[in-house]
Parts: sequence; structure tokens; C-alpha cells
Amino acid sequence: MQRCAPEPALFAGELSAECLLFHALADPVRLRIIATLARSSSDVCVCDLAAGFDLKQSTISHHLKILKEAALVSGQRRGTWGLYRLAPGARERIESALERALPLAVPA
Amino acid sequence: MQRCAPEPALFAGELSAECLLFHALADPVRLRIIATLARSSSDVCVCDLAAGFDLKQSTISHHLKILKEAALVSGQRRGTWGLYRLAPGARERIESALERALPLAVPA
DNA sequence: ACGTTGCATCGACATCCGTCGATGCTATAC
DNA sequence: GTATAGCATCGACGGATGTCGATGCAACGT
Repeated sequence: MQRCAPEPALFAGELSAECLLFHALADPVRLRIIATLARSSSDVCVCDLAAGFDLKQSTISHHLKILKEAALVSGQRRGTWGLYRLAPGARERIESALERALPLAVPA
Repeated sequence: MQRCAPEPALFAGELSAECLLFHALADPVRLRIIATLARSSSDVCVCDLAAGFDLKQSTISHHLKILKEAALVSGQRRGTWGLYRLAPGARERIESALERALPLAVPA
């Protein structure tokens, strides 16, 4: 039987870092946290996130840890509170990952 | 005790569609499929993906179904082969989702 | 008609993941 | 010093998910 396509040419590059980024965004709670931080002019503390999203504080901490590991969020402690904000360049990092996965201009 | 921040102001919008999009991208196999289709000038058939990624054909079909449900991929049958390509506007849809989650200019 | 090929679907299984309660730590308040 | 408040971490549990083999189906070739 003949070939089904002219030539396979499958992508063989490394995309695990990009996959981690998209994974961090692929959860409703984390996406809401990101959307909140992206729209907040000041830092947001864990207690407000837990209260606002109707989730336990440990759950919010869990998601914040994933977001921090993806370098999408940065946090600092002020007294007993944990204040979080969008990491600088978060959106640019996502756009770069998108460009590596789906390049607008296909490289030669 | 005093408040930890001036005012919560949590995001309350709807992001489930955007979450589905990012979820479709948050798997190594699916991301490789997308990267392959984005770089291929012609359609790619299921058998080539299965052979190239060292996965069973049923597994590839499963991932293609998820990508199709996310409207990132479109497929057609030619004879016994299943040919897939990147859906038109796939990248634009992802960028729109990113804009809704992390707006560059925060709306008033 | 018959066998073959390629794909989609199904069920099963193992693993991952989100959520919670419990615990410990640090900083504040008394 | 003691008590309290806020957060991170841990272990456990249930549900979601990726992978596979088996089956069914449609199209092709003989």
C-alpha cells in the first residue's frame, strides 16, 4: 500500500518546560488566581483567596506552590500574611512558550 | 486584627472555556502533536503520529479527540487514513484565551 | 465475497491530581 | 512566656486521566 502522506517530519524538540507552564494554567482554581492577580494593583494574601474562592487555605497554598514553581507568581511574607502577585514577565513567558509550540512563522 | 490588604477584589468571571484550552495543551503528547501539525505544510495521518511518538494508535486517537474537542485540530478521512491538521485560528484562539486570563491592559 | 488495513471506541488498569484535615512553624498580640 | 493567627507541609482519600488491549467499523485490494 502506498504512503498516506508525503513525509512524516514529526516534531522532535523539547517542550517539557512549556508543558509545565500550560499545566499550571489548566486548572480552574489556578486560572482564577492568575486572573485575580493580573487584575490587582496590589498584592493579594492567601486568606482572601481562600475566603473568596470557598476553598481551604491548604488548597490555596497547594495551587500557589504550583504557580510559583512555574514562575508565574511570586510571593513574600509580611508579618503573618503571605502576599502574592503576578511574577514579572509572566505573560511574556506564556507567549514565548506558545511561540515555541505554535510558531507563527515556521522556521526553515 | 487588621486587614491583610486594602481590599480583596477577586476575579469572578467565567474562564472554563479558557481552562479547557490550556488543559488540551498541558500534556506532552498533545503538545508534540500540536507542534508537529503547526510545522507541517500538509496533513499528518494517525499512523505516522503513532509510529513517530512510539505510542499505540488508540492512544493517539484519544489525544486527537481531546484536541478536536478543544477546536485546536481538524481531521478528515481520506480512504482508510485519518488526516489531521491544525485548526484554522488555533493560535488566535489560544491568544484570546490568554488575553482574557491575563489582560495586558487591565479593564476599568 | 473475502481478507486486510487504518481508525474510533470501549473497558480496564495504574497513575496523577485536587481537596481536605492535621500538624508544625513563624510572627504578632496580650 | 503564653496564646493566637496565618501559612506551609504532610498524609490520606476520591476522582480524573493517560495508556493499553480488544473490538467494531469503513474503505481498499485481491
